[in-house]
Amino acid sequence: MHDREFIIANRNLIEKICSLKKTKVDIERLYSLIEERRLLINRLNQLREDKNKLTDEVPKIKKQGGDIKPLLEKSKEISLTVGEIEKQLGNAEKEENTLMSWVPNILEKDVSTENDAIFKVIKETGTLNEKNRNYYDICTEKNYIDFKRGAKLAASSFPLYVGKGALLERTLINFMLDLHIEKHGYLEIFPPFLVNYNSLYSTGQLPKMEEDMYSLSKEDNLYLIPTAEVPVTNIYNDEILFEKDLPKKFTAYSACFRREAGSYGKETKGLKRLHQFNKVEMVRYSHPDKSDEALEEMLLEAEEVLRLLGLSYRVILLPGNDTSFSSAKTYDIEVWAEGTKEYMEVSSVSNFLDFQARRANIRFKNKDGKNTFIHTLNGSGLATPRTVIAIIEHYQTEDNDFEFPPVLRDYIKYGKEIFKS
RNA sequence: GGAGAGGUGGCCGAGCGGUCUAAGGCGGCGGAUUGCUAAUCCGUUGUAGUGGUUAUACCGCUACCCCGGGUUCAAAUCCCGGCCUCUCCGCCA
Repeated sequence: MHDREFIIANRNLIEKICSLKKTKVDIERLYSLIEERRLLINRLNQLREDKNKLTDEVPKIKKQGGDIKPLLEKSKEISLTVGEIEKQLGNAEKEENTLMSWVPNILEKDVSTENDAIFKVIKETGTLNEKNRNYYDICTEKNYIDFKRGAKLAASSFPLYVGKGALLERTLINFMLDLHIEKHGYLEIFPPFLVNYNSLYSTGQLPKMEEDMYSLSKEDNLYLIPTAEVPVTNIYNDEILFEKDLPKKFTAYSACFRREAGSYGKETKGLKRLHQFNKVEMVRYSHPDKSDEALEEMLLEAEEVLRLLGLSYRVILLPGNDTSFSSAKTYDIEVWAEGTKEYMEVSSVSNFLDFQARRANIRFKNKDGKNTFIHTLNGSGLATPRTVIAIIEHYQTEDNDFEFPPVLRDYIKYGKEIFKS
């Protein structure tokens, strides 16, 4: 969400960003509504002032024993007009809000605004080894992941992790959380996995991504979270912080639920695209002056997970046309999968500037005592499924099995042999 | 699920038809005092919109006491609906 003043003052920019991100917002209508609203408010303020003056006269005249009847009639008459204009204003504001809620965030200076731009490779590390076996064959043969029975229990793309597969998943989550908590100084959060409309609106998933959300029945009116970003970013929804409270750094594990509407047929086999998956997320509340450097820090923190796991990866900067609705700048981290022989996105690190904070109404008192919107950022650190793919393929063994990466071995509380059966 | 209590400014908390321009406290800010800190004293203190005007300064007006309706000339205050919190009971991992 943008400030109304900002929208008025930057019409070219707003039109540009809407067309770049292919957002269908009736800009013409939006600007005329903004003007209509202003005129209605002026009219309304004048009428209310008149009415208030009359109302103030009533007790005075009563005290003097005067006749208040004319006043009452006049006041009632104004009330009727006020009611009508309030209705008009309500309608105008409602429509204006709807249109505004569909305008995407602006982009940072170094993000390309060309219509046909593609990503820019920022960094490549490690070597792109290739191996014979891919994770899918290993996992299904050893029954580390039972895709068939997962589909029986729920639907396709709901994997059932079994034995060593389940342990790898759990171990990875613990390892990533501990890294962010102990080394990177994040506060651990275990959020609700269901959230209400407002939380999803605030982070920008709604109204745009409605069809990608799993939701409960109307009487519960809750949605399954597509990422821990949603509950965690909203922790201080509608609150005012002090400047000394910033930055705030949260990390959270959550299961993530996505309908992936419109992507049927694409990568439906295996772990690459799931309706339910696990992810450790980092979220920051930043001072507006510091969000740029916070983004770079978070990128390094997410990269560190892959470095410690001993995996090769690259970092790309997304072009504007591929940057999500709420984000002003996004880096993706892609891990190299040696058996599948391709790069796979395992993390997305974004700066939302004050776009989410405005929707969520999260502010802080700055040095001048003025309430100012914070900046929010988040980054996956990391999503497990594709990380698991890369681990299994990189650490595969001659006997069609895989070993745990060295950094995870301390996390294994049970003897290795328990997986042999 | 049943019964009861309650939702007021950054926070706590009083007010329960017109005098609310919301008491008091805490916190914040400014100042005095002061080796430093603490303590004390004095002053100050919300948000949004809209207009004067081009302006984050100043002034006016409007709205805002959980949200939405209603009663009334007039609502933080009365009535109805919703949401949320707390207490007790029931059920339950």
